[in-house]
Amino acid sequence: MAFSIKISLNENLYLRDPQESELGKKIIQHGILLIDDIGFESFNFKKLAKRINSTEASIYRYFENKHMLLIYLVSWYWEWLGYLIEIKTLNVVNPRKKLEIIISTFVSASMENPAIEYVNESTLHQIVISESSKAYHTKDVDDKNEKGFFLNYKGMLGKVAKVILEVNPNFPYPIALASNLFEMTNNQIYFSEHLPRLTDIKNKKNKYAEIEKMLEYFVNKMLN
Amino acid sequence: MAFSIKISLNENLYLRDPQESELGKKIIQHGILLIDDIGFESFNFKKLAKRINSTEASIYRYFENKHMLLIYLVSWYWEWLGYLIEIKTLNVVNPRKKLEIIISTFVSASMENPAIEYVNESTLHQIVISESSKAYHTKDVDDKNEKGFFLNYKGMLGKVAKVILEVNPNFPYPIALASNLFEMTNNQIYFSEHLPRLTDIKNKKNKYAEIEKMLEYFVNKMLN
DNA sequence: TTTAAAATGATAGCAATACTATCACGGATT
DNA sequence: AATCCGTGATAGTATTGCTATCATTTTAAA
Repeated sequence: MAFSIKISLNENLYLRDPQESELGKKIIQHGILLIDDIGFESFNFKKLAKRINSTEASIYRYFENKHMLLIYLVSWYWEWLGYLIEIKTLNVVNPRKKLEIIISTFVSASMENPAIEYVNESTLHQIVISESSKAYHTKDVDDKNEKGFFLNYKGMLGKVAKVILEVNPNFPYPIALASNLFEMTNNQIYFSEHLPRLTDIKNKKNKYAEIEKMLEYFVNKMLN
Repeated sequence: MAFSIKISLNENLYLRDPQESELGKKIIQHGILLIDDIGFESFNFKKLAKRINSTEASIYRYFENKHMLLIYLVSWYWEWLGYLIEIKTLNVVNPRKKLEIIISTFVSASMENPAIEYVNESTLHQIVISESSKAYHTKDVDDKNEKGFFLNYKGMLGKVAKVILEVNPNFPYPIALASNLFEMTNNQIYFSEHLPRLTDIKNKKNKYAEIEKMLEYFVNKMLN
């Protein structure tokens, strides 16, 4: 059974809400698959249009350009993670346990959770790992930030920072630890896949479990 | 007085060695300034050519494309950092002190060190902060990695990992800590400048000192 | 059920980008 | 004096990143 939640995203992210139409959903669905397939640099709306039997012009009616689509997709992921963290920790009292859940969500949420039909979370996670830094490393960040494009990121990390403070109310850098935890997760996954000499995670097949273990080690050291 | 070292970089990074000619040095010098100025996305060889009163074709004789120039520049930075770490820790015996030096080098090397005339290290650091993730987040990482394009990164982090092990020989994730330390430094600088809600560093004017303090706090917690 | 409105498709076009090719020039090398 | 090398000048080409227009289909309202 699939969730029938609607992920709620800043409406400045799109020109027309893609969650409201068949074409929109196809853009999301195949946008994810195609970006993952050929990489964000070679991805463009013409290729996507061809893939979904539509036209470039139609896709431009939903998103200003491919960069906005990327921001939309990673925002979707951020929001979805925040939502998962919320429900998974809802009935947990022990804050350390909550933090374990968060780490495991960061590492492998995409593999164990029911999906919105048209979003392949696992592929989306791959995009977040490989491409999400491009969403905010751009000359007009400040502009985009003012328009609220990164609110989902901030919101999700805010929840994590709250739990960090529950574990240790005196910890002086809760947000930095939260953002670092998330970035580190994705970096270490990427490094272990592509640049193994930048990480200690060597075992390719147990990769995710090992990264989870490592992150727990880091966090526990930090918060003691 | 400027150093007269020559930063040694993998010769697959370029078509013609830019350190060997006036035009090459101009490409490096103004490449850095122009990328910083307009951002990597809008940067191109035509604009750079115009800026240095040369031609597109001439620049293409040095670098295959702008992406290769970016890899060259960040490799330059990585190598330069490694070199600085080396000489700054050479006569230091206490490994904790060494690690402090490394952190301070990560944060603010670019502000206190003599320069190779045609490289503005401070601007280059800004580029590393804003654009370096694009150097290795690309569909052909594995290819590029095989060609040795990221050896300077690995080499520099290797030195850091070694010091981490000197501080605590039982620490199980020295490379991950090293890479995370470097990435975190640049992320936190970027966040504090552009996305302040993703960090705890609020004080804009004392930013660098505060980030340094934070990183030391993190590392000390980690290695105890 | 008809009628209007909205969304999509089809096609065209245009300025900019990311190159590649060719040739001419000038300075250094032998 | 001949030649080689690096650079400049110019041109050209395929692709990208859009925008515009109009015809057609789908949807929703009257």
